Amino acid sequence: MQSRLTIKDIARLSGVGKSTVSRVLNNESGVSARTRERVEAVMQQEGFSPSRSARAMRGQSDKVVAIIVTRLDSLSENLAVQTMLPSLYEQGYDPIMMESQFDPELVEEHLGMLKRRNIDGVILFGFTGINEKMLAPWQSTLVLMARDAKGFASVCYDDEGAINILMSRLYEQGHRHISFLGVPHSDVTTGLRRHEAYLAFCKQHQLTPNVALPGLAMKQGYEHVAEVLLPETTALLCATDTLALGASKYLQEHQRTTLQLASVGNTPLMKFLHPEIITVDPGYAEAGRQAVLQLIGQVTQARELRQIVIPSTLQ
Amino acid sequence: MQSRLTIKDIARLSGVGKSTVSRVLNNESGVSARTRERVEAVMQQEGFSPSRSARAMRGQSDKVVAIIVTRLDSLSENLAVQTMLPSLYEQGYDPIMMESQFDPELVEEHLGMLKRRNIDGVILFGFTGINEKMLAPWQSTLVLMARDAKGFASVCYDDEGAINILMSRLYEQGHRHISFLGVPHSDVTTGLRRHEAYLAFCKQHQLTPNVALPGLAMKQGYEHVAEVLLPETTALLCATDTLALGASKYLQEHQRTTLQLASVGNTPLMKFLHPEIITVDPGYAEAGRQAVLQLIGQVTQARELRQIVIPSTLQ
DNA sequence: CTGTTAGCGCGTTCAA
DNA sequence: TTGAACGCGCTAACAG
Repeated sequence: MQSRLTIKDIARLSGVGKSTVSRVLNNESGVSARTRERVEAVMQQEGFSPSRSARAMRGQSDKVVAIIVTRLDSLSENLAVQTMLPSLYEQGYDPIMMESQFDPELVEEHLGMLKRRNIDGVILFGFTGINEKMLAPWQSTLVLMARDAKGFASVCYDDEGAINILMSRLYEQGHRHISFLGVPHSDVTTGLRRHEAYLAFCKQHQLTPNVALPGLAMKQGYEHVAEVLLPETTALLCATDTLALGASKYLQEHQRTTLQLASVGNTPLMKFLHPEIITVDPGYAEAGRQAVLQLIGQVTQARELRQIVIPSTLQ
Repeated sequence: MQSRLTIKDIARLSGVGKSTVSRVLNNESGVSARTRERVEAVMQQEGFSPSRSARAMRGQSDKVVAIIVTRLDSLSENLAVQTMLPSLYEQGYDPIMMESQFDPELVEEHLGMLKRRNIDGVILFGFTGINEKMLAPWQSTLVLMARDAKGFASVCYDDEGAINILMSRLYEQGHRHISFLGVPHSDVTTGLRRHEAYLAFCKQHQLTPNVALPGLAMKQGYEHVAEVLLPETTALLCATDTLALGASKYLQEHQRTTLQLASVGNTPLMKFLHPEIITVDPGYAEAGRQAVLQLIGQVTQARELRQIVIPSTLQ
């Protein structure tokens, strides 16, 4: 295990001074083309890569960001994270992952660790209960996912658009009794906004709304879908994939398979288990990309804190 | 954004020298109780935490490990990772996550990055196609999950035990025509070992084996389960949860719901969607814990490269 | 037991 | 355009 080479070695090998090597490394101006080439050749040949810790100590950033998901097995968040990782690697950032488990205290704990470690930025998947006060120290280095908050950069899904697309589709198909299975209003985006969009559509098209808002869990979909199944109901709109999965199980068990289901969230599991369900893709992949772009922009060029909304697309 | 304090500041504030502070920090002996207390008090009060980058540069490790999963949405791997993360945090390690997508080249790429970053260790979820040669440089700092290889530390599931438990249970229930849905032998653990365990049980109990080995994907379970459904078949054993999910879908669609299913892998999704399926828990949670223990032991105390097998438990 | 000194690998002056 | 010197925060070797 020979210790790795340093810029000093590269300097010696290419017959220049350390600082010249440093300049080449950072693409700084003020180095003749010939010198630069020579140094770069040596670096290439020796497979040199500068010590991260040394650079970090020198006041630069250590190029580490944290991604705090609610749960590692969240289908939707996974899709977003899946595009975040490659984007981050490309830019030379190391992503460290944490799980909040929908627990604000855990988030606080994690943020504590992160502050002590002098991390560059955080991508946080929002959920009901996160306290904006505790996020305050991260205002300029945080991107909030699936939720927006004043003074914070965020990447949200187009809740209203997604619901409208689905409702329009169902309406076009002739459905006039469309029930809604959603999430309580304490969840502003998935809960309140999607519910309101549903209500608005109903009003506009003179449909009678029929709603239950049990929660986010599959089990809750399963247990509460019956409440919105009237005899005349011909279609059911679910606020999330997970909820739809739960509802589907109930419907299968109770032979209500003629009901047309629709849901927000276009996860592979859903596509496999229930291809007959109409879905919109809230743009998870694009959301992941945008979040990274935004975060890197913020921490490297003090870019403004944008609140990005990803458009939904019918599948 | 005031710059954080350093041991120098702490030294000044508590009226001692830098190295004394350093000693206190590292719990080194040779510091009087009084001095230690005083220094610790100041640290506490000032909320001091040492710079990771500086320590890392000073030759220690930077306390970063990588977890390379095959896919972020792997149900089973998630369960293991879920216990790894807290264990790692407890020990002060930062876990950075990567996805191999079952692609050996991606693993190689990732390992390249990790080597350049001077990472402490790697936990790699194995799969068919990983080349042991490319793992060679990591021999002492790698823990392989779900697969074993000569000269490497590993944490494996008890494939044979899991199958035996399930087969015994089915046999006890009176089933005498048990089919098997599994994975090709190119996958040594999930494929070969589980298949062989099934065959051995059949031989021992004079059952006629009936096998298909389509692969790991849900879709493959769905498409190939018909091949092992003979008229006399009363039970079906699946090598994995995912496969069982695919098979279930087919069985439901074809009204073969009297068939008793059993599978290795006790994931929440499975438990919810199909509680009627008999499962064994291969010990994913425990595997995660053991992997971290093993890895930390290896990198901090040069512990031997153990090949750990986690026992399965009937659910 | 404790303080002083000397680097670790790198970026950043400041002369040359 | 370049190199020498200095310091980042910390640990280690050496004095006291």
